[in-house]
Amino acid sequence: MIDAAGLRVMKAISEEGSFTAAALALGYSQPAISQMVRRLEQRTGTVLVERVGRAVRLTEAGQVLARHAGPVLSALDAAEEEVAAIAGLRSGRVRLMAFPSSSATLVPKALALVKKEYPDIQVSFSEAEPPESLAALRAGECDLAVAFAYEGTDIGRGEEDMDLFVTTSLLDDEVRLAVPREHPLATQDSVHLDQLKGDDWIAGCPRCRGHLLQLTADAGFTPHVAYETEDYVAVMGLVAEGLGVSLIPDLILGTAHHKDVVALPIVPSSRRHIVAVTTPDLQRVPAVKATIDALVQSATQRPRSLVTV
Amino acid sequence: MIDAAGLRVMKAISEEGSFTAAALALGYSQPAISQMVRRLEQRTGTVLVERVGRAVRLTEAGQVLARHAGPVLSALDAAEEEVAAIAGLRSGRVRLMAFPSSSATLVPKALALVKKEYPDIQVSFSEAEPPESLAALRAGECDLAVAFAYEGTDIGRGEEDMDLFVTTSLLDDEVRLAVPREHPLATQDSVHLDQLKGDDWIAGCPRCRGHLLQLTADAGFTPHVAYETEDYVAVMGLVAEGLGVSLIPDLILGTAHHKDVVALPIVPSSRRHIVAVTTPDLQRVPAVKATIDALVQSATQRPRSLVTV
DNA sequence: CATACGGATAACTTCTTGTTATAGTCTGGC
DNA sequence: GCCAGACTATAACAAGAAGTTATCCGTATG
Repeated sequence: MIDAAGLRVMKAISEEGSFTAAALALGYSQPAISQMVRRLEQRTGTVLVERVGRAVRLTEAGQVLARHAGPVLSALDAAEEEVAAIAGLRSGRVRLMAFPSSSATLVPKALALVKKEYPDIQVSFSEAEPPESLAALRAGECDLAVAFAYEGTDIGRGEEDMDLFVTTSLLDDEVRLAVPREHPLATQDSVHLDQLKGDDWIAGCPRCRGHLLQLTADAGFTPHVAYETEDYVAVMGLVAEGLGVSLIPDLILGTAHHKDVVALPIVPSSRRHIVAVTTPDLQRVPAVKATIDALVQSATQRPRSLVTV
Repeated sequence: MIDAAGLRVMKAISEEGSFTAAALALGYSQPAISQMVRRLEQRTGTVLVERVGRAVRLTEAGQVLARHAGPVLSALDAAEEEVAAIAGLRSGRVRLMAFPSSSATLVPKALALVKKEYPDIQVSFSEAEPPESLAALRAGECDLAVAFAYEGTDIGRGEEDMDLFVTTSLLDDEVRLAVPREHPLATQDSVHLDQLKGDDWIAGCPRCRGHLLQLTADAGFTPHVAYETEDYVAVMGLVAEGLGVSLIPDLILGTAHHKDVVALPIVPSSRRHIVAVTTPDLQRVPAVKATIDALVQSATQRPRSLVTV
């Protein structure tokens, strides 16, 4: 019934002392104010201004409205400013989820970039494997996920409807074979997986394991999985001790490097595609967009792995 | 830019969880909500809701708006309620000014009536002679004046532009002649003023004195004014002691009666017209209107003076 | 007493805000 | 796996709100 515009007008009349001055102050024409007041008086069923001679004076009811105008208008302004801050990247929160091996360099670098560029954007971060992060994204518990897909497979394992999401390519991560320095193949430039059908294997997360089984199946054998761990540092340790070999993504070699482990390119090569995933709506949120941009930048600036091809 | 309606919609979406439910809650159609949100998003330049599957979820910016909605809307409601209270006579203030002799019975009775009928209406009251009360009315320092005019004269002494005001007749007050009980004319049913050209006179307020001079001039003489006082009790005392005679309005005889004073009708009779005066705008203010009504009622219910014709 | 200032009104335009009808899309049950 | 139900988006349209300009009228002021 009563709206903010009405209050603004009453306040202006109260402060300026005349319709004309109020109109000037608000950038309206004088009749606009006159009609506005009349409408308000009709709606409230009360006299709001006293027309005395050529001056106007607020009645008690009019004063009530003018008095309430301040708080209401400043609350509206506050809301507007808060939203504008979010729109203008002066504020905002991004809940990011990324799979573990991305959190070594890719994500921290991106977070640093965001913080440098937009100090007031809060990016919270938690680790999660792609299936979980996508579920969180779908459930509204996260705004942005860093996920990966092995070549030829879908990110969401096919179960998730990926058409709900939008993805931004970050980088292609080559999958290598980690062998101990003393391994017979360690000196080769590259290996075929069928050269390792007799070795013990170390498997990682469920999807990595799935990928391993896929590649070895393509190579014509089933690997003997001797150890399982999702911790790449542990994998490197196991490999270094000669307890097995493992597929290992190029990406983590920068941080989980081990002097007694050699990471060989495999033939045929296999890659995993690392992407930022979000929803079409959230991608238009400035803070989310800025974080994606930072991830892209972080991915392109990232030095290639220490063990280059 | 952002208005209360927008906030209300965002709040409803937040609470109801869907556009349709929000529309139902607010009594709108579903497309109305959909369009409202789109408009808000255009204006703020930000995504406010996340359309995920068949559900919607507020983004951070959307939550900001929904969060601000509560305070703003309740402040608006409070303003509306306050105005409604004034319109509905559950609240309100009337600043009343009345001339001294009216404050004896007419005004107190009216105030009591208002208080009984509308306990929450605050009627403040101060005494003032008509010229001052009308000036106060014009200056916005008072809402309602009880004034009087002698027959054949204007209320505002002619200087004031009475067309700015509206008047409501309260009662006709007959002007009598107060003489001591021992006065030679005290036993007559009525007197001509020229029978008193030799007496000493007591004059009251400036306007009363003007009236006295007018009446005596009409009767063909100039009175010898021996005393002046605006206090009718003093007038009665002076008359009772035989120090002079005085014109005295019927109205005050109810309170300032004196056993040694006789109030005689005069011929030709003279009356003063007692009216409630306010501005056209203020007359439409419920509390003012109620007070005027109470004054009218008080005037009609008032017992005629103790000394009836 | 004339002029300028301020408010009310009329007529008109435009924008906002709502409606209904309808299409598209996701979810969940059979 | 498909179909029904539920929800949102869009189009087309109607009504009303709100603003403009032009003009009139009253009042104060020199």
